[in-house]
Amino acid sequence: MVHAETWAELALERLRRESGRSGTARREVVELLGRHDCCVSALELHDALRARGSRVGIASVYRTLEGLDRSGLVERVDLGDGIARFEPARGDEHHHHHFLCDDCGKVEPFADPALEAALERLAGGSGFAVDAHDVVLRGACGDCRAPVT
Amino acid sequence: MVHAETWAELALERLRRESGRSGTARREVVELLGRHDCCVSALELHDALRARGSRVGIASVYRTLEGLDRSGLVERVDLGDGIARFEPARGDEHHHHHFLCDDCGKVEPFADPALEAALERLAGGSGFAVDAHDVVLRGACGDCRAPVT
DNA sequence: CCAGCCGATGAGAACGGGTATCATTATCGC
DNA sequence: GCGATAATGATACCCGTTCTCATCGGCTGG
Repeated sequence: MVHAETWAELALERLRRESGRSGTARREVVELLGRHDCCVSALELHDALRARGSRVGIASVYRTLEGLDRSGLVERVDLGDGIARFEPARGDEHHHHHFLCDDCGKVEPFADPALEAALERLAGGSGFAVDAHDVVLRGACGDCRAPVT
Repeated sequence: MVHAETWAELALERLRRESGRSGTARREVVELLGRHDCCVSALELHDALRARGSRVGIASVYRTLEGLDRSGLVERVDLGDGIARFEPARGDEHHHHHFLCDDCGKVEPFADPALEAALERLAGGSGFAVDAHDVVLRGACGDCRAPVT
């Protein structure tokens, strides 16, 4: 990239270009989300912002996330618990999937070239135009699998 | 298997053993679900049963599905649209994942040994005790990818 | 076969994440 | 600054799922 811009700066500029306006809520949400590597829920973002004194409404959080999603700036992650999570889309080199601990709810990212290759081949050989894929592994994490002595 | 029992018969017997009772609603739900190869939602099951004159309540549908899930008799499938779907767990030879068309909502099952192998290896090499995995491919199906001339 | 116990059931209320509405606020071009 | 208009925040609403509770009905001891 020519400019050493952060994801947050890129995202804000992109959103701004689409409507011609900017706003405080949007900026706060994007900047906070930009500090995350892995998925966060809308409520977590909202709570964190309110906790630091922001007055953003939950609606603005969702609106911002929707806009980012429309522009492909975030990945929408569904871990199967009915809560939508989001993470900055930083490109292939950061592409990853998630492990979810059924016991403590911990989320752990992982990446695997062989898995991606298999998915790639699958997408190519199918009759579909695949443009996204989700993989979620579920089980017990290191802490939770330990014998409860 | 020694007895040529259907999945529905096995499931009903298992549920019965756990509580010592049986009931009409449960039987209707299990028998209908047993006729499906791929995922169905609770509402779809409920609607189908009511349409044929059954008086089952939606709560019984959910209760039955929860019991089946606890016993590992169904797979819970999450396609990311906020609706929980279920399909009979018939063992490894029927194991599959899903393609979801973003346009028309069509769901298509698929199976791929290489994908399973990659997931298997991943699960083994991680610090987690993985006991389930979900894979969802999203995009446009054959019908929807056609050029809109 | 009958009575009674207790799990199963169904109706509807409650819950919760996500969306829609709307009056107000704040940004941008002038 | 001024006006047009997008952005914002509070809140009502939607809908899938869960909870509650009075009732029903299958099972067991007699």
